Amino acid sequence: MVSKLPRKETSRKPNMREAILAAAEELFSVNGFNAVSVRDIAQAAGANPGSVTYHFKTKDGLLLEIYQRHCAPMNLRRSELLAAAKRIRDPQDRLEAIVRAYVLPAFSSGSDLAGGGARFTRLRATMSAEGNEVARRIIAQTFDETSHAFIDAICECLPAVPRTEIVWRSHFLLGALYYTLVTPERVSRLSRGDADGSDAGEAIEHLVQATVASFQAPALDRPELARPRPATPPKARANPGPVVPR
Amino acid sequence: MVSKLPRKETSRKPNMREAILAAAEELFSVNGFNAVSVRDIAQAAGANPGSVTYHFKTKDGLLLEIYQRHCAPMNLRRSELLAAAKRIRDPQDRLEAIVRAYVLPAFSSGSDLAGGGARFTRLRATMSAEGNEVARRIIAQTFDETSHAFIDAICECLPAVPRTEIVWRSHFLLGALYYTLVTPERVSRLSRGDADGSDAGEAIEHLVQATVASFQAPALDRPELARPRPATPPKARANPGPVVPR
DNA sequence: CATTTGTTTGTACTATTGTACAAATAAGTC
DNA sequence: GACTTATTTGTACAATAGTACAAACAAATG
Repeated sequence: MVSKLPRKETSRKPNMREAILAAAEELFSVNGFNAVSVRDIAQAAGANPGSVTYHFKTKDGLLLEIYQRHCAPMNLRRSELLAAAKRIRDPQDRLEAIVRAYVLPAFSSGSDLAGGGARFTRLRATMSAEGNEVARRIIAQTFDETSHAFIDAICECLPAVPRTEIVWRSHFLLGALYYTLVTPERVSRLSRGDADGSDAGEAIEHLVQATVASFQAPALDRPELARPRPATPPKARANPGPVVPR
Repeated sequence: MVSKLPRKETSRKPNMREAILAAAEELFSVNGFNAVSVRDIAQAAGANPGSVTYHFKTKDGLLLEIYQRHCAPMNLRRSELLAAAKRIRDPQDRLEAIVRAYVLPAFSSGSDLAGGGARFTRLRATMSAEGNEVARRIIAQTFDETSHAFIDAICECLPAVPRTEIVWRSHFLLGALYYTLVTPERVSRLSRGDADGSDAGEAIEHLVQATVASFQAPALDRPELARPRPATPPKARANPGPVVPR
């Protein structure tokens, strides 16, 4: 990654810039952007506050750099996996492979290696919830393209399901993914110890299985699929309960 | 809306306390806890900064009050809907009604009325992502009980699916729910306008349908269901791709 | 060696933060 | 009316925020 090869791999200069990035990534992903001060980051990285300013100019610049560091490699990884998945003949198997290709890089825990990684995904989740402006811009730019590619690939597996439906369901997938990375301990708690929310392997398998099933469900049989919707509220089959709010 | 009927419907004293709560709820849910200052809240509520301190003592106290204002009514509403759903005979229909009972109060948009409401749910999502300590304490206390009730009810509909599996899938449901409230515009964007992520009715229907399908999926057919897992990686049926990370 | 370049340190500045508190005002009670 | 209580205002304070910048230091090149 670093352009010019370092003269000797001395331990005395462990690349402060990298340490700051790693510390910031960790702190941001756990506490959010605003709760973490530049001084917190510097301390966690064993650096001087001024050093952060030197390398990244501003706090926003630091966040930006974290994104730019991860986005390209992660999307590349996803594309590779997606391409491999698309080569599978059987639509059923292909669908599962596609979902796996989407989920896997998001969970991979390469410390700071190019595969994306759970920490970065968690950071994205947190920034998304905080409504971070820097993050919002980058996400729409960088991820929508990949998202569309996955949606298209899934659509091909499920010709009966309209694209809009796939969009919704893959949106749910991303939400589930994010939330699992943000609050893994909740799974452990609610399962009374039978599951470990922090176990990436476990989470991936359950998530893939559940998501594939949701994708394969028949589309909403409401005649008003698209935007203009009639006044009749969607009638739940056997639920006499209250009507949709608003 | 205002609880105690005001002496005369003068516009001069519109219950400042309530206005502050509403403003804080809105601001927190959109920007997170840390990005919003007490002064921001006061200004949005048309109040004086000191007034916030007077009513809620601290900023944490304000957040606490928001939770306490909503938790009880919302869980009550959920319990009612759950009880009604459980009376449905057919397991298939019952499952859908249960899921709907879980989802509906979270989306209801009663301005600040007792039904819970999308704004409060969004706030919970944001606090959860930020790792807010005040929120974390209340959530584990207040919501786990309801969550267990729902999980149990779902288990009864699906005797073939182990409880752990249900826990995972309902966790995914909550994540999807949260994310849809946090980033509704993403759905609109990715669907190229065919769907409206901010339309609660639309979101609920898609979410319920997808979730019910995911619940009905057969459990992972891995012999190592519980915690101790052997070394053999879970073999995806047709995916020759990379093994589970870490 | 001297010089240049890149990095780290220390400190300082201004803005904003949460909170405290006294004074002012409104509301309610007798 | 006078008196008490509740609320709102205005201002102040200490702490912390992000950032700027000069000095110190390190490394490499000539």
